[in-house]
Amino acid sequence: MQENFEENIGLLIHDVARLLRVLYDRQMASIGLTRSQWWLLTYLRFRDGINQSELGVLMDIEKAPLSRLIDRMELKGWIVRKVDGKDGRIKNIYLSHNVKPLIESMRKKAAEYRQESLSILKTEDLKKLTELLQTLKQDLSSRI
Amino acid sequence: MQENFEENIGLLIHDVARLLRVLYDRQMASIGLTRSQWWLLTYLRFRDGINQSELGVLMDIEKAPLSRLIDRMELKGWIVRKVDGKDGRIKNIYLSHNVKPLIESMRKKAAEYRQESLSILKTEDLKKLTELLQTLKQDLSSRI
DNA sequence: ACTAAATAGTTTACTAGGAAACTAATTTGT
DNA sequence: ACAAATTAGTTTCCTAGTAAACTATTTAGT
Repeated sequence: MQENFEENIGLLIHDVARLLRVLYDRQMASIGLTRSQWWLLTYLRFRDGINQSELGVLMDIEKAPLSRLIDRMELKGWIVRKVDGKDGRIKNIYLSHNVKPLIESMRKKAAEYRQESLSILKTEDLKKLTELLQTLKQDLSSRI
Repeated sequence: MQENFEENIGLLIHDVARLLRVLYDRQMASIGLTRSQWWLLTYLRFRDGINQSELGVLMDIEKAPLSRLIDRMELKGWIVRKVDGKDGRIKNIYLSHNVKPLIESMRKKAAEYRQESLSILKTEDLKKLTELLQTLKQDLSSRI
């Protein structure tokens, strides 16, 4: 397993991302949410009434899976689609009032998650890591 | 979008991992492979004849999706399942001889990918990043 | 004003991951 | 030796991501 396996940073990032994701999923599962659901609710909390296209850009997922995600969440009664008054093609997405308590427990869980997942790193290391990842992200974004 | 959005390292890692993945997928797609296929072939290159359970641990995926991945790759004639001589429950996975040229182009593409994706970081930064991620990975692994 | 092009969203087909129920083979305990 | 427990792999059901074809609506060009 020489050559790339241990030192390849792509694999390493992939692994760390996966581990963080698993911890994350576990927190969210404890309040009955999947990651995508959590993710969408988090955005809606800041951008209630956003339309699907904009949401897709923000969440960086294609309109197809987003449409299905919204289907499922609308079925659960957490959000509603409303056709835009001005442009009949556009559907705006709103939080239902009954989802508010869920969002509160979600915020608490997210805080727990951050605490749990990153406690090993010293503040300065965390800062450095953030810095390096931001550099990498910017460069990669420009290539995509 | 305050609070977590810009500075949350979990999201940042998630983003970087995604961007690397997209670049990666693009390289692999150019020779007709998906990421999982590439991934599995890479492991088989080092561990020809490994059984499915061990492969699942190595690749860190569940046996169910692995079983289906192997189905698809067996259909393409790239790999073969052979029931173990000693234990009839076990199936060992072997590379087919006709997949060898594919593996060669795969290696070339992987090298291109590493070059392309990480060129922005200085050697010392790359080293530091690797170090930090390894720390994080170890700690996270112990919690999972 | 009316046709053509663009846009928003949905549906479908494919790859893929996780969980649980299942089958077949092997080990363990008595 | 034989029933019970364990293990390896498969199948099925769900969530989810990408790509492409499709519908409905709006905008742009003439």
